Amino acid sequence: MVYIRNECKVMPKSITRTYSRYSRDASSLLGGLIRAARKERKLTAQEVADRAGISRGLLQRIEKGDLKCEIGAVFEVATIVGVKLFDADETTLTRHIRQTEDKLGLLPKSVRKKSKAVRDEF
Amino acid sequence: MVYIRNECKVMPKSITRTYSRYSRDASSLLGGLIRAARKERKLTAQEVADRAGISRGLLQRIEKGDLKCEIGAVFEVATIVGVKLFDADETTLTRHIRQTEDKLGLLPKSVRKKSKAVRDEF
DNA sequence: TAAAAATGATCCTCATATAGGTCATTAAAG
DNA sequence: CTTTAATGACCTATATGAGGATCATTTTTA
Repeated sequence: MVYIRNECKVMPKSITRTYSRYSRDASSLLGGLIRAARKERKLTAQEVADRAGISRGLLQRIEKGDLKCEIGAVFEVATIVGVKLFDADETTLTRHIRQTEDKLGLLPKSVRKKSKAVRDEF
Repeated sequence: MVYIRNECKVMPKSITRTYSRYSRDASSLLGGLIRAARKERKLTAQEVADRAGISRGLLQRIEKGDLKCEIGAVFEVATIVGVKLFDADETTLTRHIRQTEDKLGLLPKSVRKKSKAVRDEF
């Protein structure tokens, strides 16, 4: 990369990322789920946003399925409105995990078992 | 960092976001799943990163469950290595959707339909 | 109905996540 | 073993996501 002085310094590259259909559908689906759950519980966008520690604008984007949101924010919101991706009692994704876990036997320790070590921060 | 020049006007606020245990576990779990799937398919980190159009560094963070990654990147990677969150044939999350959908009747059109729900308990 | 609240959309600024590089360490070939 | 590839960890510059206005609609409720 060259950076001449004078002469147009930085032509913005504008990295336009592309997403697969699958990702777009998944995100759109999740957003819809969240929105539906929020409505069901009669929570205003502002309320949820506050509780999640995010702005109302971001919540809007999340509910719209915008793929450019940090996953942490999405997970937080999902949790707050009650949309569970993983669940203690074998819901949704957890099933997938069991399968893969048994098959490969390598999962991040942070979610491995529970056994000793209370480790209940938070 | 010092910020001289008259009382420094813009002391960076450094918004440190906090995440619930649930979100952290979910993310860590998903990351582990992705990593396991990648290994299983014998794909190098660089390969997957290239295919997803992201950097190797970002892939590392994703596999580590870093909550500050855009959800689009995570979904792309998940798709590439074969970890399906939602699936055409009623897997995982889709079940949740059916339930909520029937109950509320408001879902994004892009994912609506698919004929009658099979709902065959995975 | 009128008033108040919630929402959707847009703009601007700042904080920061990402790309891309380096380097040390580990694993895989040869 | 030696060589090569893959990984993990770190750093910096910059492209961009997020916060925080504002305003027009739409929805609620009084």
